Amino acid sequence: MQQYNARGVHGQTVEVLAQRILDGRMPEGSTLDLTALQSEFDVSLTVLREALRVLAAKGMVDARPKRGTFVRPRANWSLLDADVLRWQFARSPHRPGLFDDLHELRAIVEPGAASLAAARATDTDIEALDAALADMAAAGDDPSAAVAADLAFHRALLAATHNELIQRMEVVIETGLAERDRMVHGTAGADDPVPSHKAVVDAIRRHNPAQAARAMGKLLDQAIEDVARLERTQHEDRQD
Amino acid sequence: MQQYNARGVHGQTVEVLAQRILDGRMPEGSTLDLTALQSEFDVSLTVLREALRVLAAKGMVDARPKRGTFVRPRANWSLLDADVLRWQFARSPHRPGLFDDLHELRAIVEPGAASLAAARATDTDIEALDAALADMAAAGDDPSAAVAADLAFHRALLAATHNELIQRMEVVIETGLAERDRMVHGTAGADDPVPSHKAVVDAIRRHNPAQAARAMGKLLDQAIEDVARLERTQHEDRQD
DNA sequence: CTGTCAACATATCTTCGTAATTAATGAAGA
DNA sequence: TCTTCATTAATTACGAAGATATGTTGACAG
Repeated sequence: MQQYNARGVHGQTVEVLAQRILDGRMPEGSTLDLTALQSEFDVSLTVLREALRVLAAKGMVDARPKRGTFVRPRANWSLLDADVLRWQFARSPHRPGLFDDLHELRAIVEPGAASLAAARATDTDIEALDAALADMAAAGDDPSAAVAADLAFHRALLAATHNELIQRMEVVIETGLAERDRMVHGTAGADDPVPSHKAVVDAIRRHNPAQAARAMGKLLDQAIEDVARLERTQHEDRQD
Repeated sequence: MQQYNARGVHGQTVEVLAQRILDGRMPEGSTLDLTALQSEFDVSLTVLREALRVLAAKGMVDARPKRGTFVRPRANWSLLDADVLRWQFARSPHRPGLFDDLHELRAIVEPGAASLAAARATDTDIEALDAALADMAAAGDDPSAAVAADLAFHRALLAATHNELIQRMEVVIETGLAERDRMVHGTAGADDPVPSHKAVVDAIRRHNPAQAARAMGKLLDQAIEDVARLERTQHEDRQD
């Protein structure tokens, strides 16, 4: 999933800086003291520069002679970027509501994608969906296999739209799935996911866009309900 | 709109390299000859490195010792990134269907966003929408003012969802609007945009999500119809 | 004879310290 | 008050040295 596989000490530097900006420890508009950061991370200026260049590419910082390197307004950050999403969830206390935002976007995009897929899916596309469905059924109680199959399903669905931009919304879906997986981690009691997913595939197979969108909407409603129920349970646990 | 405001010779280097990759002149998996590029652009290795670091941050290239720097599979490119979208449209013969893909994504996201906005919009949000509507009416036949008002409208709509991730879909909408603007450039005969936009605002003011979504859908249908009609006209012109 | 594993050599990226360039600032002049 | 110009703080660029993953060779076991 991650895109920016920086090797060497670089990756850490980028991630630490990114998280400081994302969680507000380095507020918008604040200027970065390169010399201080250099000694803090014990790296050369070049390393720091390249780390900042990555963040600049994601709209998070800007550097100008005489003014210094500063954090850009939040409105310019590429929040839909795979790395930025991952960095936000990597630190434990991420922004409240971030998961909800993520899910709302999914709730808009995925039914629409299902509708398009129903109109355009080829036999190959439907085979991929069926395969993901089979994997999901075969996964049983193996959590990692279940997540992998779930991911494959949603990826196959996006691919069936034959729209390259919609396909790239997978970064949002992947992050959403990964985060949900982290939350439910090992907690049993989730419903069987196969029926709801199968309903989507059936609608696509019949090339019925409206039905596909509805089925996908239900699937997502169920998913968010699972998480909500889980959060209630955890909340009760915390009151021991 | 652009995020990566690289200064110096850097910006050109990044853009040229990006376009070569995006249009397929540097195919997926091909390795880049850094030495050749260095002499071609007449820049130092550091400059080239930082340019490639930007592309790496956008998932387009990767560098590994002993293997070299190579173009990553297209599936990893951040096609929803503002710069990547801009670079694609910057060169005249961009991928056929790119505009269509863009519009399909808008057709999915914006009605959903309008629906959410209808549920959540505050008085301030609605004032912003009204202001954009007023600007649109006042623009009259000034194309740049009309585009600015249109952009402000769609931005205000996304803001009214109070969902930060959905708001960042503005990069897609902005690019779509900018490209449409480039296409219609100076050609009159477009319908009055105010009524269709006003219908959306009215639905939001009444906090009627379904109606807002429908109105937004119609607005987008009309927009794509305008472009289609324009393309037919241009096609006829070309047959002189 | 064939397949597996480990140590080695090297091509390539990565990092360093220093020099050049840029643009915001304030003062001087018109 | 506006324009011009030197000042200077900060980024940007350079060429060489350093670090590292990869591919290769050889030996050993099956």
